[in-house]
Amino acid sequence: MIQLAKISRLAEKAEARSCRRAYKKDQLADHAIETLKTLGYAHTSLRDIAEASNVAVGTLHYYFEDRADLISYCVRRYKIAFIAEMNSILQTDLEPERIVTHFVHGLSLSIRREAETHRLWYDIRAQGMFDPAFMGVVESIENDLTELVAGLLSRLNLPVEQAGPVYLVLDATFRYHLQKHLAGAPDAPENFERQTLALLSKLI
Amino acid sequence: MIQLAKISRLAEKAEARSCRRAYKKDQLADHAIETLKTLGYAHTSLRDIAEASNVAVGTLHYYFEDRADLISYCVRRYKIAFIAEMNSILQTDLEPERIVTHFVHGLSLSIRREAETHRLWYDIRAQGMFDPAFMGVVESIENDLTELVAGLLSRLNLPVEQAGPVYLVLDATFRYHLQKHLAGAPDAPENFERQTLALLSKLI
DNA sequence: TATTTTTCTGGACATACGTTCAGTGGCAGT
DNA sequence: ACTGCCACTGAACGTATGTCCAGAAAAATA
Repeated sequence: MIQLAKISRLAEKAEARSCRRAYKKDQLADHAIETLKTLGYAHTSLRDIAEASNVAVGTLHYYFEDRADLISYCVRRYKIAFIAEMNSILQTDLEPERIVTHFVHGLSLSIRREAETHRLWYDIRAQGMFDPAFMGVVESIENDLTELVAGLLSRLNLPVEQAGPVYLVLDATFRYHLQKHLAGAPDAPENFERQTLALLSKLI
Repeated sequence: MIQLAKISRLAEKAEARSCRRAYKKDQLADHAIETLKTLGYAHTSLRDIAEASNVAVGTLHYYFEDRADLISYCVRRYKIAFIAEMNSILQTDLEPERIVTHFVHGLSLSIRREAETHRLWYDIRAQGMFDPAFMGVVESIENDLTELVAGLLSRLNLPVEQAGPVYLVLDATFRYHLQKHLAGAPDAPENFERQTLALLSKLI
């Protein structure tokens, strides 16, 4: 009995420790994202990230396997947060007609507000075509995004099988107008909304 | 009169020289593309390219401004060749119904045969979101691709204004199945054809 | 308080990078 | 034979890179 209590206390401590570790890891990842989203995959060094995080280079290797592991973790983290944010839009109980414009508007806002972060995704996704270390992350995130779209479709009482192609269409217009926005086009977000809604109305 | 002849002879020589120079430049670019398509933008150094071309590093700077100039030139070169190839498909005088399946089949073949080259495009396109040095190339190539699609639409007696969205749809499915193909999926090219034709039939 | 464990440091290592430039070889014109 | 131009070399420069590691600092445990 006493031993059981001891063991459970030890387990508790171990959990608390790994929790603190996870917290610090996420903190480092957030700083890394800040650096990655401004410099991109190719030009971000571990020293850049360490400087932004106010830690030594060695610390990064204490929390992450290597550069690829760190960057994979960052992309996964920010993208999961984005998907959660989008999913919360689907939770609002609007009539089906409004929900799609609301959803597309949410994407449009995200172009405006998080443009620099989103380009990191497209950077890593391209990287995944070369480096097997990123293939897994890319595939898993893209599956999550397709599931997000499936959630939108089921919210509209539409067949979920169309999620794949609809995701591709949303991704294409999103990427294109994100690019225009980053190039300085002021009307990119509104053009995105118009073009996307026009395309969706033909598809579904 | 004699002076005029001399001048024209000089001009002739100068032209021949700049022609040889352009030829050698393209030769270097072709070797560079070979390297870039296997290593990607981030991990291709000028020394890799020089080695593949059997020239010294300095030679590359003799023909190109800097790394960004060389890579821009490469992407533009290969993409223009690809667009010309696709345009030649549009020249065949098939009935409008066949031409679109023929076109999509051409894209599918290109996934199979030139997968490694195509991923370079997506790599540089992502890079263009960070580095202004690539924004111009990306925009110009993307305009050419939209024009290619406009050619397809006009071949089908369809309004050319739809070229923008149709390009985006083609690009999205092409990129997605190219990615699957590179990840080892054997049925990616045929899936690309099926999904793309299904999407196009709803759009046009 | 003493000891053990975890967290973090920052310098060392080997290698790689883009770019420059003095200099070499060859070829055309005179 | 001499000159001037062009194509090209490859060493050198300064800086940057990912990774490793002996050891310091801090925190947890006893």
